[in-house]
Amino acid sequence: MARTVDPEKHAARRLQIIDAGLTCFAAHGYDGATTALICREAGIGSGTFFHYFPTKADLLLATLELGTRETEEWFATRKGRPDAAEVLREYVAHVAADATDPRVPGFVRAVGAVMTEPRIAEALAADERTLRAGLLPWVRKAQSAGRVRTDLSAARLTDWLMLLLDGFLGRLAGGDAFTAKRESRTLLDAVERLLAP
Amino acid sequence: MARTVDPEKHAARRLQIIDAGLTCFAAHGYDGATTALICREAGIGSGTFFHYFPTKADLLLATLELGTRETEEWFATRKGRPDAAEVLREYVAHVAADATDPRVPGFVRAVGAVMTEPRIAEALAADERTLRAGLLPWVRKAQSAGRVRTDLSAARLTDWLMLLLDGFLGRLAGGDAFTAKRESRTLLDAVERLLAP
Amino acid sequence: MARTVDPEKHAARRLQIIDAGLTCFAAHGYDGATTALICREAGIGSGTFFHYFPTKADLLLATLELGTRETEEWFATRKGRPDAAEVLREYVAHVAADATDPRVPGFVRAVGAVMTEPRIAEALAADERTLRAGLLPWVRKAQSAGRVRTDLSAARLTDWLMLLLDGFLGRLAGGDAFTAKRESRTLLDAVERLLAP
Amino acid sequence: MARTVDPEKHAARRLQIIDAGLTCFAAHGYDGATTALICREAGIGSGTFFHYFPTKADLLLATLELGTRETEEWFATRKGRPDAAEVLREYVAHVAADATDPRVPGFVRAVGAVMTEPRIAEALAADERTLRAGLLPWVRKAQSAGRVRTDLSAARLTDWLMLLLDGFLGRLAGGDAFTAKRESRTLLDAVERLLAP
DNA sequence: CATGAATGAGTCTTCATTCAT
DNA sequence: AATGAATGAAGACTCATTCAT
Repeated sequence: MARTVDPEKHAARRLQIIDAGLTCFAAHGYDGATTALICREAGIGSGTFFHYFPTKADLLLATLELGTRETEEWFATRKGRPDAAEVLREYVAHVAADATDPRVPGFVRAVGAVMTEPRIAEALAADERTLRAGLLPWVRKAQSAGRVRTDLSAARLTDWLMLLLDGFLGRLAGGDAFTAKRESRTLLDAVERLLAP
Repeated sequence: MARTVDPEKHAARRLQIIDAGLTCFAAHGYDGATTALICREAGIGSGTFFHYFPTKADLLLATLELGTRETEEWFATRKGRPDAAEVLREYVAHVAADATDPRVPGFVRAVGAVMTEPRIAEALAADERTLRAGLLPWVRKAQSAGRVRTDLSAARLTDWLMLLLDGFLGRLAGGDAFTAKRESRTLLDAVERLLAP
Repeated sequence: MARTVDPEKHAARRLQIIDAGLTCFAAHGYDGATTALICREAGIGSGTFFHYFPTKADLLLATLELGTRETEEWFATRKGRPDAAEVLREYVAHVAADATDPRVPGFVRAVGAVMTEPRIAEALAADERTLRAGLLPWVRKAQSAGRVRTDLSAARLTDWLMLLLDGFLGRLAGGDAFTAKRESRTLLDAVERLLAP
Repeated sequence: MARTVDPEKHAARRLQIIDAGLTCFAAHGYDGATTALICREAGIGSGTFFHYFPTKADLLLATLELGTRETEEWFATRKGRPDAAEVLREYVAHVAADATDPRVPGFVRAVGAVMTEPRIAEALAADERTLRAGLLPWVRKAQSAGRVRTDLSAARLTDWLMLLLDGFLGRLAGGDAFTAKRESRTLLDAVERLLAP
C-alpha cells in the first residue's frame, strides 16, 4: 500500500548532498564545483541531485541556511546567561573549533565569489544579520557590566568582532602554518584586546 | 612602412584592460566576468584582448602582480626609516586609503574564489610573501624598540596584522555602513591594540 | 488471498489516464506534456502511469486508437442506411459536435507534430484509412444517386471532404471568434458546395 | 583596419540557418529538431548558431516572420489591382505553388505543436492577422463587384478561405497521392465553390 | 595591430523510465 | 497494484579562445 516518503531518509539524503557540496565548493570554488562532481562525491546520479535541489544555487543556499540556523540555535541555547563576556569568549572559541574542519575556510572563500547572485547575497546578508543579532545583546551587556569598552557603540564593536572572526577564517584558507588549533588562543587574546575598555 | 611598435601605447592599452578587468571581476566575480564583458568595459574587441593576455587567467595574474609590485615599491620607498612603529601605522593607513576604491574589496573577494587554479594560488602566495617580507622587518624592529609586544614572534604578529587587514577589506565588501573612510581610524586603533606590548 | 484483478477498475483507470493525456497534450503539445504533468492531472503516481502504458507514446497511441474505434463504430451503426447524402451530412455534424470539446482542436494540432515517430504516423494513417473507408462508400452511393458531383472520383472527393473537416478543426484551435457551434452551419454549407454536382 | 561586419555575409548566413531550420523542423518537428541537427544541416558549429539566434525558439520566430513579411509583400505588390476575384485566385495559386516545397506542410505541422510558447503563439497570430488583412479587402471588393456571395460577412468568408488553404496544406503532409501540383486545380475550384454567390 | 565571426568543449538541467518497497 | 525516489541519456546554451581579414 502506497508507502509515501520516508522523511528521515529524505533528510539524510539531503544532508549527504549538502555535505558533498560543502566539500566540492571548498575544494573547487562555486563554479569549479560542477554538479557532476558534486554528484560523484555524493554518490548519486545527476537526476537525484535535482530531485533534492532545483538548482546548484539552491544547494549553496541550503548550506548557508543550515549555517544560519546553527548560529541561531547556538545563541538560543545561551539565552539568559548572566556572564556576557564569557558568552562572547565561548562564541569565539566555537568559531575556532568549527574552523577546524578544513573545508570551512575554503567554503567561505568560495561563497564570496557568488555574492553576485541576488538570492545568495540575500542569504549571506541574512546570515550576517543572524550573527549580529546573536552577538549584539551580549556585547551590549558586557559593556554595561564594564567588561567591554564603551568608546565605540555596541553595533560597531560587533562589526569589529565579526571582522576579526572573518579575518581568522580567511587566513586559515592560506594553508600555511596558520591553523585553527594553534591560533585559537591568540584569537581569544586578540578579541580581548579589541574589546578591552 | 615602418611598423611602429609604440611601447607606451601598448602599456597604456594593457593598463586599460587591467582596469576593466578589475572593474568586472569586482562586480561579477572571476567566472561571472566574461571576456566579452571585460572587452565591452575596456572598449575593445575580443581579439584585441587576447593580443594582450593569452588567457583570462593571465589578466587576473597581471592584476595581482601589479598589486604585488606596488607593495614592493611601497616598502622599498620606506627603506632605512628609523621609526618602525610609524611605518607600520602608515602601511595600515595606506591599505585603508586603497580600500577607498570600491572595487578593491570586491576584487579581493573575487580572487579568493579562484585559489583553485595553481597559477593564481601561486600568485596570491607570492603576494603574501611580498607583503610579509615587507612588514616583518618593521615588526621586528618595532619589537626591538619596545613599541610592540614580544610574547608572539614577529612572524606570527605579522600574520595577525595581515589578518586584521584582510578582515577589514572583507567587511567593506558587505556594502553596509562599514566604509573605509569611517572605519580607518578604528582600524589603526585595532592594530595598536593588537600590537601593544 | 484472492488477488482480485478487477478488469473494470483497470479499464476505468486507463480511460482516466487517457483523458488526462488528452487534456495535457491539447494544452501543452506532445513534448510539452510531461509524464509528470499527466500524472498530476490524472491524480496518479508516475509508477502507476507506466503500469498502464509502457511509454508516453503508447498513451498517445491508445488515444488515437480510441478515436479510430469510435469512427469505426459510428459508421458501423449507419450500415444499410439508404440516404447516403444524409449520412454524410450527419457525419459532418458529428465532427462539428465533437469539436465542441475545446481540447479536440488542440489535441489534433499536438498530434500533428509527432508524425515523426513511425508508430504514431502509422496510427494516424490507420485513422485516416478508417475514416476514408467509412466515408468512401457513402460518397460513392451519393454519386450514384446523383446527389454528388461526379467530375471527381469518389476517392478524391472523400479526400477533399476530409480536408474541409481538418481545416475546420485547425481553425478552431485559433481560439478566436471561430467556434464550432457558430460555424457548424457554415461547415455543412461548405460541404454541400464542395460536393454539389 | 578594423573592418566591421559584412552585413551581406551576415544576412546570407542567417538565411542559411533559417533554411536548415525549415528543413529540420519539417522533418523532425520542433522538439525533434535538435540544435545539433540544425547545425549539422547548416554546416556550422553550435556556437555559430547561437551567434545568430539567441534561442532555438528565435530561429522559429525568424522563420515565421520571414513568411509574414513575404505575405505582406505579396499583397503590397497587388495594391490597386481592379480585379479582386482574380487577385484572390492568384493568391490561392500562390499558396499552392509554395506548397510545392515538400517542407512547407511539415513545417506548418511542426509549428502547430509549439503554439504553447507565448512568443510563438503571438508570431502565429501576427501571421494570421497579416494574411487576413491582406485578403479581407479583396474579398470585400469582390463582394461589391457581385463576384462573391454576400450572405456571409467578408470577415467570415476570409476565415473560410483561410480554412481551405490550411486544410490544403495539412492534407499535403499526409504524403499520399494528394500532391500540391495535382490538386491545385481542384483547390481553385473549391475556393470558387465556397465563394460563389 | 585590431577585429569579431566561428568554434566546440563543457555546463546545467529536464524528463521518460525503472524498480525496490 | 501503486508509489515516487533514483537514474542517466540527451538537449539547450555559454564562453574562452582562434584566426582570416
